[in-house]
Amino acid sequence: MKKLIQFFRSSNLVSQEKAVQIASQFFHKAIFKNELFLKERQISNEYLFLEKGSMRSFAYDLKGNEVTTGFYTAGQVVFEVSSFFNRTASKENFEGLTDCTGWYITYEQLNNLFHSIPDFRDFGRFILVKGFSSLKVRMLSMITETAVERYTNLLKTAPEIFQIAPLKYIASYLGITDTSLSRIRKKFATK
Amino acid sequence: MKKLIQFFRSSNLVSQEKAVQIASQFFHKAIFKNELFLKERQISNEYLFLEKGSMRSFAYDLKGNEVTTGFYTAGQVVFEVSSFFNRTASKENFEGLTDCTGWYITYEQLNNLFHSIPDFRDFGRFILVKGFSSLKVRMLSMITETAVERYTNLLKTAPEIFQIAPLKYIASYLGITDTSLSRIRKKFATK
DNA sequence: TTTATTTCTTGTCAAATGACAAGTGGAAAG
DNA sequence: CTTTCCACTTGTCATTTGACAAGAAATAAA
Repeated sequence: MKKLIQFFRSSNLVSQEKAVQIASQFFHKAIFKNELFLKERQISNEYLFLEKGSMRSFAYDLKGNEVTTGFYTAGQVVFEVSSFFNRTASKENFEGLTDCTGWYITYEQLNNLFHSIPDFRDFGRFILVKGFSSLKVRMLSMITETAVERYTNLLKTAPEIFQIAPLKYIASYLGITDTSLSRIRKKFATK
Repeated sequence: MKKLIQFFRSSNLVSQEKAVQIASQFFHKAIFKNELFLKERQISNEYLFLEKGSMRSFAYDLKGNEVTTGFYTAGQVVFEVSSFFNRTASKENFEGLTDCTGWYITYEQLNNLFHSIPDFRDFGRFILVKGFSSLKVRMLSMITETAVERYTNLLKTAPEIFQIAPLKYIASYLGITDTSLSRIRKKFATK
């Protein structure tokens, strides 16, 4: 609960008092390793603050290959934006990469909070915008950087992922095959 | 003005009456071909509904090469999400690809409207979420599809871009060089 | 332990793409 | 009209990456 309150405080948009009030609406939850938190075709209905552990989201391309679309580590919010806010079927799956714990509220509750607490509304927008910008950064990196550069960046910014995720998850996230990633990694080991 | 009102109505989140009220707060504006609507290092302060014409956004990579990050056609909203909402310097430039007209409000006005009209708040979120999901789709396409597939998709979904944008803009948007795009295009002409 | 399964590595070859350079055509500027 | 500039094309060659297959190593299941 402490971490959840801290999370709301971190942006400076929500007072201590309000943060406590908001946090009290959240439910605690465990997600086990390999457990699906959200299945495709379902509606994302839980706005989850990840307290401990790591998760990933993935989708399938036209040939049926799995593609990892995102990694989530402790302190981040986990939900499928479009499905959650538009109440439409999710095209992505979300699962635990490790055993996880977190705090969640439902779509309805979240909207009630947004409605009654203007500061929390700003916080919600802040989170949405943050997710949007990181995706823009990732997109630009996909266009302008080589696979090797994207690999080293991820290694710097999210080294914990490399401890827990199999190589093929990381490879598809970076937009390359696991074979290529294995070779990139080898080059690095010799340097 | 009509198109602006229609735009608010299109989502079904805002009543006709409210749409008219909201639209009355917008200012009309012209952006000429090659004119910068937003320069990098500035704060994006205009939330612009593009009524006529097309625009693009672009940034520079580490080697100083220009990269087109987005195309915008009539009926879309144009602003830099992160800069606008976080009041931080934009890393992107926005310019007219053709002569354009549009309607805008400032950050402050937009927030006032969000504050006073809950339905418009929902509309604002709807727009944000829409932009987010299209970027997710584009990201997935960048990972799973070949350059040829991305080219044909863009040709289908935004053919007007090909009439007005030089090939190098489209190439960097697709994540390839203009040389490669020229060759891809050639292959198509023969088919 | 033994077996099965998954993960990762490595080899070979083909295809896609980039880097660089030269050349064409058209539009704009002088 | 001539010159300059820009957009685009084309050629050559090197590099990256993918596809496919085989095998090693680690992990899970029997």
